[in-house]
This record gives sequence, C-alpha cells and structure tokens, in this order.
Amino acid sequence: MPELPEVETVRRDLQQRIVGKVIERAAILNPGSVAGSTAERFSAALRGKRFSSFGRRAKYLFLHLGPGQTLVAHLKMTGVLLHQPANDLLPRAARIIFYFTSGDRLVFADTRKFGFMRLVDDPWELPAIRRLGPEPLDDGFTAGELSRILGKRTGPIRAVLVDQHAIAGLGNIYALEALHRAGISPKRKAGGLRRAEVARLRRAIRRVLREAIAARGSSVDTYRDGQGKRGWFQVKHRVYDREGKACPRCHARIVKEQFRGRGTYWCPVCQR
DNA sequence: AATCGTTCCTGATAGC
DNA sequence: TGCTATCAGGAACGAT
Repeated sequence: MPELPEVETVRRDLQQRIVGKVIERAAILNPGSVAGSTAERFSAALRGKRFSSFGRRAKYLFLHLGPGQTLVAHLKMTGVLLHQPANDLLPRAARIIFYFTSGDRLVFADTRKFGFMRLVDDPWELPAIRRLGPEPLDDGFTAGELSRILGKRTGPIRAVLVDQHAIAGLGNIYALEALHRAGISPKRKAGGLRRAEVARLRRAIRRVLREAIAARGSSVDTYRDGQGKRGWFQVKHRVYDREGKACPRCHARIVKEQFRGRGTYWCPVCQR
C-alpha cells in the first residue's frame, strides 16, 4: 500500500518520464475514480494539456499541468500510475487513461477503487491538503516539533503516527518499522514518551523513510512503481509482515495482533 | 480536540 | 474441488 516512500518514488518516475507530454485524450473507464467533476467535464478539461512537473504532499501526488491547473491524485490502497507504450496490455484495473500525442500513455489503475484524481486550480487550497500535519522529512521536523505533536495525546503512539493530521505520509508499514527501530511499543501512550524516546523516534522515522525511498518503496502487496516494477524495501522490514519470524535485533519472535482495527507487528522483547 | 467505529471496494486466501 | 467468510487498510465521517 503506497505510503510516503512509494508515492515519492512514483513522483520521481513521473518527473523523469512524463514531463512535457501532451494529453491527446483522457479516457475515464470508472467515473468514480474522478472526484469533484463528471467524467465528461474532466476529460474535456484535460484535452491538449501538457504535464509540466510533479509534486507530492503526504501521500498525495500533484500532477501539474501549467499555471492554475493541477491533477491531485491519491493512490489509497491499490492505486498505481503506470507509464506504458502503446502496444502493452492495459491492466485489468485500469480506471483513467491519459493517451499522449507521443503514442505512449499514463494509466491510473486501482483494483479497489478507493483512489481518485481531482482537477483543481490550486492544490494547496484543498481542505484535505490544508489539514495535513508536517512532512517528516522536512528540516522543520525536529524532536521539539514531534514532542509538541505528541503533546498530551493519550492514544497509542501508532495511532498518532498514522494520523495524517498529526504527521503526514506515514502509514501502517512505516509507522511500525520506525517504532521497532526506536525500540518503542506501538501501544505506548503517545504523550507518555520520554524526551530521549521522542528523539529516537524522530530519527527512526526519518531514517526508515529515506532508506525506503532509496529502495524504491515496499511491495508487500500490490504496490508497483511507474514502470510496473516492485520496490525492494520489504526485504529490510524488521517487523511488518514478519509474524513469527526472528527479530533482527534480539531474535525473539515477532508478534502480530489486531490492535485498534489494524494489523500490528512488533517485537515484544525489544520494543517497550 | 481527540478518539473510536464504520464505511467504501475487490481479490486473495483460509477454512470447511 | 468448490463454496463462503475473512482480511487487507487510507481517510472521511459521525458520534461521543
């Protein structure tokens, strides 16, 4: 499932391969994948437009089409953005297709149909974007900032880490991986972490995100990059999807439990 | 303001 | 073998 490192990998792929391409035709195969507009208006508005650059905020992708027009995309669970030559087979879950004047195409495929694209004037004005917490890889994300965010919150630390209004971009995989690297149990009360633990957690979050981006993300399930290839960070996971396997630090067995409605993996020995 | 449960969706898989 | 139930979960939403 795409989280910050996977979305950033897709952004970089798009920036490398799609800048300058002109949309000859946008085909909407599933109207529900278009937010805030009908398929007809969406398609008509995009005809002849040129992709100028690609940005990211949290897990949202910004596909800029020149001044005053941006496609905001969210991949949710199973979305992929695939750059294909004309003669490749379309994926079964293709929902929106941008056919380029150059003959190739960009395909938004999304098995579970949770993802969407929305055409806006200014993505920064979207309420969902304005509500997001800080980017954990920004310079401003200091231990002091994280400490302020955790503040008096009484909920479990994992819940806060995946709350996009608190910190933007982490999902279940990277929240749990960062907690393991910091030696903190996912069930600890967020506001109860000691100063040294907050500092460790901040460093763990940033390190795991950077390493995952370098590895082009984690392909546990359906995530694929802009060329349909898997990331390889999943081989470096220490807890996620490793139930019953040995903790790389202390060799205890990794535990999986449904906690607050989410699969939760951790090492009961070295995460306290 | 924070937190909790519910909802959307479909394919893979476990269990019988 | 073949059917059905369960699970995966990001984020909006409503209730508390």
